[in-house]
This record gives sequence, structure tokens and C-alpha cells, in this order.
Amino acid sequence: MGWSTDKKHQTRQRIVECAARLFTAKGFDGVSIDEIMQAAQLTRGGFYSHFASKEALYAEAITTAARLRLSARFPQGDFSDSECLSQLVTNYLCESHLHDEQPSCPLAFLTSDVAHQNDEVRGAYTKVYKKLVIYISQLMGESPNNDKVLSLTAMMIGGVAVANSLNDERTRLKVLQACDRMGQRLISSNNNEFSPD
Amino acid sequence: MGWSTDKKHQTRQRIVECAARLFTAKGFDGVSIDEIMQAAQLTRGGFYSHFASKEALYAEAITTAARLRLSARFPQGDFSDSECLSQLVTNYLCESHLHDEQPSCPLAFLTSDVAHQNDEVRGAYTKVYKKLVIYISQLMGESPNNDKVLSLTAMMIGGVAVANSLNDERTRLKVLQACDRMGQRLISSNNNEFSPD
DNA sequence: GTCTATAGAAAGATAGAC
DNA sequence: GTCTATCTTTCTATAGAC
Repeated sequence: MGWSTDKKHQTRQRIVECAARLFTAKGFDGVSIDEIMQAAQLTRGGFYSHFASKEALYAEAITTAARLRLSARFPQGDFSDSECLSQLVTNYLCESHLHDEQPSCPLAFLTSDVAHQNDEVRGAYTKVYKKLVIYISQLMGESPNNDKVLSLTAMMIGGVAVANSLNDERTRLKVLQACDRMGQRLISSNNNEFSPD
Repeated sequence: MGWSTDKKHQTRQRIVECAARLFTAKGFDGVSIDEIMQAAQLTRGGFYSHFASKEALYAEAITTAARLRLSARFPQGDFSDSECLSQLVTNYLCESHLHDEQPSCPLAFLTSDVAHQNDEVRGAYTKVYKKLVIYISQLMGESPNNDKVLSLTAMMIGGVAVANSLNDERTRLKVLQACDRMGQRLISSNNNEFSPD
């Protein structure tokens, strides 16, 4: 790969990363191409030499946001599977997830946004979702079709999504903490009996 | 109330109900005022004699959508509390919820949409959310701050929201069914021991 | 490949007749 | 209160210079 194509790749990557941050924070219609290009220190005219459309960038931004928010934070080191999962849940259902400078999880922050988009965008969202489900299922030692795997994932995404829409800081925090605690109990019930009461 | 003001109220109500259906289906930016007024068999010019802005209508539409989707479907009749809750969960996490002609639940379908809106809109969303939490908590015989109440609510909303964004019909169905089953187990664990494995 | 400039369309909001 | 007509802004996408 020559210098010029390498340079182009870097520029393109910078655009996608800015888009990942802006889209997850403000949604598809809340961000203009101009705003994204300015954040990447470019002008809007050059956009279409990198991407076919705003939707095409959106689809890539979803994948990149998931990588920056989820994959980059998968616990590393000498932890057991259940410890990794415990950390993942707590880290996800965390108040700072709502105000982070880094891209937030597109699964929670772009849910209803993606639902109105084309197949390319929905496909990117679905791919990210399935990847998270497989990762969680491996840590739980269960099938990706397992009820606990799928309901835990839905609770995590739903908890963050709802908290992010609420007006009331106290309620926001209560939702996140309740989901975290119930998630932890669900995880530990892999090995022990689980009695919610 | 005279005939003319009554007529105005009816017209206004028709606009809000059309808006509730269209907004939950296509999101805030996916629907124009013109489209809403046409659905209500009016022209766009008259809009601002009923509402101060598109956002003001959006806030009202969220409340109305919740009434049409949730309150109207609260189980009636000689059911025990846990039977009512069981029906509510199954009815909510239902495939037809995704393609209904009636307004869908704004908590699930407008999550990330609402997150980018002003205080008026977020306040309406928060009010609807709290009302659902209180209703569920009463049926569970628990405090509205209870972990099971809040996590069940998050799982329901998250399950429907994610399913609605997925590209893949089979996965959509798997998510809904898994959340329904886990919800039922969570409910029945009020009286009995709960062992997920 | 990136820039400036602009075409073209869409939509929120307003004015004024009836 | 509802209509037609229009103002104004915003944004996607394109054209052409460098």
C-alpha cells in the first residue's frame, strides 16, 4: 500500500470515528455531513470521494462505535469467564456510559434510529448485536439461543436506552443500578441457585 | 363546552392520534407536519392553531401512544395480579407489536429518538415510563424501586426495541420469545423459588 | 483528494383570505 | 379554524477549480 492510499485510509478512518461519536450522541438526523467533516477537520465537499451516501457512513459508524465502545473494553487479563461477564455488565450499565466522550454503544443509543433505516444500516446493527450475543454466550458457557443470554442482553441494552431517554437523573441511576444488580444475580446463578426474593 | 369548541377538541384529538401512530412507526424526523395533517384529513396550514410546534405535538403523541398501546391493553376482568402481569408481558413481547396498525409503545419505539429532544418531550417520556413502572410494581406487590420491577421493565422495553431494529426475522422472534419466557419466570419467582438453570 | 460554490429538495413556520 | 400560498432555513448531493 503506497503512501497516498495509506493517507486516504487514515483520513477515511478519522471521518468514520468522528461519525461514530456524533451519531451515537445525536442520532442520524441530528448530525449533518457538514458537522462530521468539520469534526474531522475537513470540508463537506470531499465527503463523497469517501462514501456513497450518508447512510453508508452511518452503517460503518455503527460498526466502529461498537468496536470502540464494546470490543475495546472487553476485559483483558487473568479473569474467569464469569468475572469478565460481571465486569462487562457493570461497565455497560454505568452512568458514565451516558455522558462519555467516546462513542456510546450503538445498540442502546441508536435503537429506534436504526429501525427506520435501510437494509444496509439494519444489517450493520444486526451484525453488532449478534457479535455481542455470541461473546456473552461464550462467557456464560451457554448457547447463543439461551434465554438467559438473550434476556440479559435485552436488559442491558434496554436499561441503558431507557436511562438515556429519561429526564430525571435519580430515576436514570436507579434503572442502571437495578439492571446491574439483577444482571449480576443472573450471571452468578450459572453456578449457584438463584432466588430473587 | 359549546359545539364549536367541542369540534375543535375532536379535530385536535384526531391529529394527536394520527401523530401517535406515525411517530411511533417512523420517528420524529421521519414524519412531517404535512404528513400528519394529511392523515388527519386536514391541510398543513391549520397546524399551528392547535400546537405551538412539532415538538409540542410529539410530546402529546407520546402520551397518547402509551394510552392506546399500554393502558388500553391492561388486562381487565377476574384475573389475579400475577396473571395480569403475565398477560401484559406476553402481549408486549409479541411479534404483532412490531407491525401493528395501532400505535406501538413509545418507550420501546422512540427511545433513542426521545433522547435527542427537549425537556418537554423527555418529560412526557419519563412520565409514561414511571406510570408503567408503578403499574408493574403494583401487580408484583413490590416497591417501584424494586430491582425485579425495574429490570423486568428494562428487559421488556429493550427486547422490543432491539427486535424492532434487527434485520433478521428469525433473530427478532428469538429475542422476543426469550424475553417473554424469562419474564414469566421472573414473575412466578415472586411466590416460588426461581432457578434459571 | 480536497477545496469553494451551488443546485435542488424538503420541511418548519407564518401570512392572509374566507 | 381551516384553507392556499409562501418565506426561510437546512441539508444532501453535485460541479468544477486546484
